[in-house]
Order: sequence, then C-alpha cells, then structure tokens
Amino acid sequence: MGRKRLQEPADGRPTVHTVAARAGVSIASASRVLNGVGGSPETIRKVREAAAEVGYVPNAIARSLQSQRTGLIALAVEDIGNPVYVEMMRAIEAVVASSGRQLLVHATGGRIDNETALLRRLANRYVDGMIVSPIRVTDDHLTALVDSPVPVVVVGQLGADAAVDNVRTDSRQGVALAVDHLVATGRRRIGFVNGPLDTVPGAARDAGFRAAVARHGIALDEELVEVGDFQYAAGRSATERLLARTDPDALVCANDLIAVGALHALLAAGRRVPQDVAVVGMDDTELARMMFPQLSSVSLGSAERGRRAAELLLQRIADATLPPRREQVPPSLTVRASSAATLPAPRSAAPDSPPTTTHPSSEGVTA
Amino acid sequence: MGRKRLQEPADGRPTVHTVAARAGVSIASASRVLNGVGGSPETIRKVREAAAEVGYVPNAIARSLQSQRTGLIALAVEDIGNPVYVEMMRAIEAVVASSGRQLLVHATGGRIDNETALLRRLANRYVDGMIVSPIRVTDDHLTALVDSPVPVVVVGQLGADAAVDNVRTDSRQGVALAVDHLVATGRRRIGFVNGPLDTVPGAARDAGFRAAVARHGIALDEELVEVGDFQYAAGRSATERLLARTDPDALVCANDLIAVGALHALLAAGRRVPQDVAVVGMDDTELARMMFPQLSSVSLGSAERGRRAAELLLQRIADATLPPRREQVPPSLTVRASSAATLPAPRSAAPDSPPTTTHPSSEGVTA
DNA sequence: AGACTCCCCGGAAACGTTTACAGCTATCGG
DNA sequence: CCGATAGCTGTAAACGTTTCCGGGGAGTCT
Repeated sequence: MGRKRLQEPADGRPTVHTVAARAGVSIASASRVLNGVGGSPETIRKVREAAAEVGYVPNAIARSLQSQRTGLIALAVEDIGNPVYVEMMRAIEAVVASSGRQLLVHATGGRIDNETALLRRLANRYVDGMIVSPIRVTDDHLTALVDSPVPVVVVGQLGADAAVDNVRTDSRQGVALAVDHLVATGRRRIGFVNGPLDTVPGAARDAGFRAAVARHGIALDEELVEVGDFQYAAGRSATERLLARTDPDALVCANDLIAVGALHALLAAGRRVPQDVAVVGMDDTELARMMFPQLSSVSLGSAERGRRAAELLLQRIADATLPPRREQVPPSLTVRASSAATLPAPRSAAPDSPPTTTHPSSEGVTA
Repeated sequence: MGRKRLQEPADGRPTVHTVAARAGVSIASASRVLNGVGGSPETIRKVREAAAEVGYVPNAIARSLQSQRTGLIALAVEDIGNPVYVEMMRAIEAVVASSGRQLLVHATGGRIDNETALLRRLANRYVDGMIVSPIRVTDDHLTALVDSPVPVVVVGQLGADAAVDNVRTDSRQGVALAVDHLVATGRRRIGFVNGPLDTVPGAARDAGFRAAVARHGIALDEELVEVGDFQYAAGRSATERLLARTDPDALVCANDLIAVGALHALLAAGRRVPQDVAVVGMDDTELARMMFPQLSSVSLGSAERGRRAAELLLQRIADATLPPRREQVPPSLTVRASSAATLPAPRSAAPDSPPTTTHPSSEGVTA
C-alpha cells in the first residue's frame, strides 16, 4: 500500500529491491553484498541465494548514473576498412578490455564536421574517454578537442602547443626511410602517390618526400607526384595518371591501400615489380604481406601508437590533473619483394605475358 | 538552505536544474522545452537562452535510465580484421546510424565462452539490441540467444527451430557455384581448403563441397581436402600441406583470406594461377579485387545480410511481439582472373602450358 | 455568465543503483 | 562494570532525466 517504491518493475526484471525483499534485508545491504563490500556471512548467504534465485543482473545504466562512468571508451577513425585502423583498433581493444572496459567504434568517413559533432556530443557523457585519429584538423575541431568534457587522446600530428594528450609518429621521417632505401638500391626517378594534401598525413608526407629527395640532390620532377584519396581505387587511378605522363623507376605510396592500387596499375601497364618499378607502401599492414609480390612498407607503428594512446587515456581517466603528454613512435622500414635490392632472374616470358615476380619470401628485412 | 536538491553539481557541469533555475521555470518545463514538446513561446525563449548561456548538454545516461534505452546496438563478430566483417559492419553501421543509434563492436576472437558471456552480459541493458554472427554454436549458447533479455539477431546458420531472428545464406550452394564453375571450365582435380569443421560455416562448406563434387560424378580424393583456420596464414600453410601430397588443378577456398594464402602457397610452389591451378575464394571481399591475379570469389552477400539483420533488429526493438523471422540471401559467383582460363578437357596431352591470357581486368563477370 | 476545453506550468515520482549517515549490537580493554 | 570501538544494518539522499498528475488561467461555446 504505502510503499515508497515499486519493488518489481512492470518489466518483471529483478532489481536490487527484488533481491533485498526476497532475502529479507535492506537494499543497502543487498547492494553491499552484491558489490562484495561488507555484510555478515549470514546476510551474504541470503543475498547471494536470493540473487541467484531471481536471476538478478545489475543494471549498468543505473550504476553508471550513480558512479558517473560508463566503462566505455570511444574510438573515432576515418575508415574502418583501412587495415591500418584495424591494427590500431586491435591494440586499443586489448588495453581497453584489460581494464574491464569496452570499445565503441565510430567511423567518421573523414568528414570533419562529423568528427567535431562527435566531440561535442561527448559532453553528454556516454563514454569515459575517447581516442581520435583525425585526418583533418581545423581550429573549431581543435578547440573542441581541448575543452572536451571527457578525456581525449589524439593519435596523429597536432599543433605543437595543443594541450591534448597525443601519440604521434614522424611520417616525414617515414617517407625519408623509403626514399633512402630506394636511392640506395639505385632508383633515381622516384614517384610519389600521396593522399589529399589538405589532410594532416598527406601534407606531412608531401613535405617529407620533397625534403628526402632534395637531400639526395635529386631535382624533383613534379610529374612524378600524384595525389588521390587514401584508398585502393584512388591509388590505382592516381598511378594510372602518373604512368600516362612519365616513367618512374620507383613509387613511394602514402599508405598500403594506395600501394596496392599502384601495384595493379603498374602490372596492368606491363611494368614489372620490382624489376622495372620498385614499390614501397606505408603503414606496413597485413595487406603488405598478403600482396604478391609482397610489399615493402614503412611501418608507422600503428599498433604501438594505439596501445600507447589507450594507456595514456586510461591514465588520464584515473587522474585528470595530469599535464598533457606527448609520445612519439619511430617509423621503420620493412623491405620485401616489391623493392628487393637483389633481383631474381625473371622467368622467360613473352613480352605481353603477366609480369613474373619474385618468390614471396615469408618475411622481409627490417631496416 | 532547505533546498531539496543540489542545483549545481560539484562538477560544475550544468544540469537541467541549472537551466531551469536560470530561466526561472521548473525543471519539468525546462525538460519539456529541451525535448521540443510543449512550452509557451516565452518559456521556450527563456529556457533556450538559459541553456545556451550555461552550455547545457543533456546527460545521456540519466536519459537512458529514464527512457529504458541507450541508443546503442552491439555487434559481435569473430575477427574484426576479416574484410568480410568489415563489409558487414559497414552495412550495419549505415542502418543503425540512420536510426540515430550507435554501433558498439565486440571482437569475440571466435571463443565461444567469450560470446556466451557477452550474451549474458546483455542482461545489464547496456545496449538496446545485438547482432551476432556466431562461428560456433553450442546448446548453452543457443539458450543464451533464445532467452536473451534484449533483442538479438543472428547472422549465419542456426538450428531450424531456434526462435531467433536470423539472416542466413546458403553457403552449401555457394560452394556448389564454385565447383560448377570449375568443372565447367575443365577442372577435375578440385581441391578444397576449408576452415575448422567444428564451426558452422566450416561444416556447411564441407558438406556443400562433397555434395557438389559428387553431383558431377567425381570421386572425391580425400587428399584434396585440407583444413585450417579462417585466416591468411592458416590458408597458406594448409595449402602447402595439400600441395606436398597431391596435385590439384583447382582450389576452392572457404573464404578470401584462405584464398589469398592459397595463392601465395601456389605461387611459391611454382604453380601458375590460373593456368596450372584455378583458385576461387569465398565472401567476395574487397581483398579479392585487390589481389593479383584478381580472385574469383563466391559472394555470400555479407553486406546485404548485415543490412537486413540491422533492419530486423530495429523492427524487433520497435515491436518485441513480432514472431521470429528468418531471411535468406542467395550466394553468387564472380569470376575473375584467378579462374578465368579454361582447361583443355583431355588430360592426356597437355604437357605445355597454355598461353597466358589473363591480365588484371578491372572487373569480373557475375554468374 | 457559466461550463467546458485546451494549454501551460510546477511538484513529485520514477528509472535502479551506490553510499553517507546514524543507530544498533557485540566485543574488548581498562 | 563501563565506555570505547568495530562491524553490521537500514534509512534516505543522490546521480540527472522524463513524465504523470493536478491546478490554474485563458479562451470558446452555449
């Protein structure tokens, strides 16, 4: 009658009230037992029994409302299909899961407004923190990052003074590794298939390529540079455009998807890889090992960056007063068949036959 | 002093109380205005103004507690790196996002206990529904599915009588398409590289392969069948084992990752594809188009299945009383370079390799 | 003018949990 | 033997929102 609270929701699902009533104790005691803090042996027994009998499962939302956290970590990346993000996601997931939390994945499609909206929406507190790997950064975006109501860690370049936890790599140096390797193996007409220049990685890689080429005293022929999206199809058509107007002996590609596209364009154009044209990709994803010939690729440590970003985030969630930190993961080059220095003898083949390639060695050599 | 409720949390973040106090109205009125239901023009103005001034953002958790839903949909798949799941995920994400919800992705790693635990954890109501694509199914699992406290849709085969929404394909028929195509192009010693037989898709594909081969009157040589995981590396080593003991003229692979591994093993063993050995993969992922030679592959409509599963789930969330439904997506075969060559029917005289006719065509022919 | 309708508003309950607080009992030390 | 202390328990507040309900005012129709 004069009960203050419905003990059994219309739903029929048991709540802590149900358990408490059945065990003949107060909800406070029930809650304490269920959380493993306090309670006499007798109470513990009764509550455990009652909970088991009614099949009680705590409501995560009510708990979150009370505890002010959800146990969810968000990850926002551009393209969930890009294997580099898959690797990063796996690494993040491992750390996040080991802290008992779950990962919520957002695909932004590279649309900046999308991402900013996401950041603003963080204010509603549905996640405890967020890892974001922005491909484009605007001022609006940056302020949204800085005064985000929940901890945010950025994977990728960011303005030097931004007060945001940040894990980055040096993709300029990454491109330099590729160029150095190609120059060292005798290549001189080195082409570059990049992603959009208005993206952070695109701009960095462009700068890195120009600097590296210049460092080797090579005058850069602008015809050797082509731009498309960071995708397979775009990489292929960009390479086709490049091949239509000039004749490179090597190609540096801004990521592995582009490199695979380039590989197809080259083979379709009758170029042999690596005999006629060496190809080096970037990100060193599983895809690089899966191609034939296997792709040389510059690792930007995406898994490692993901792992560190997740750790930074967890630390910041634990202690919001930490100063903003920045970590850097060095790039490294793995040389495989697509740019092998020593060329195996090609099979005797008709000029128009499909290109013969080197045997897929199971692994490459890390430089 | 005698205030019943703190109007301003220690946090400093504005709540609906803050807004109401600032606007000089009750929290009920504030809430109504913020939700766009009711309110006089004057009240609306005041509340909107107050909300803007304090930068109010509703707390998603409190809202969820009240409304009994979170706006989250979970997706549980075995391997987030498998492109087939990426495609499925993309399709699901599109539907889910269009309903204003968000997708929560779980990677189960194929461990069944993991998945069952996930299902049980659903009871804590953190998500409004779940799409799961189980690779193994046990009784325990099945009961967890059936009496799940929140709506669940299964992508994949499931016992005929299970009262769970279910979107499936006919992978036996899918394998049959591959075998028919290979037989029609003159292949006779057709090998099969499958995934584990204790998985649902593995078992179905095995049965489909045996039935299809038998239907063509070919006595199956058990040496032509090999089993590994549904992964690239496993596909490669399984194919190596197969090649070490016998000599197929075609390979059907249980998914595209296996097919890529097979491709590598074949090329490493000096076999030409498709001249010596034709290869057909399964799932028809982007990977199939990215390989060289491009892979023929049987599409099992993963994107379509994902899309339909998401729609079923949304419908069930809207109306829990719907009867369990089952939908089926037909498989289809796309022929590309990896199985394009027709083998001369008589095996008696074919010492010389046929001329190479394949080059990476941009697309294949759908059968 | 009175009754009826419609709309708006505020109070308060509700969602399901955790936890601060206070009261109680039992034990123990002095 | 008495006071302090420790451990357990129950009451109630709190997390932030939505929503039911009743009251009141304005407008309309008879």
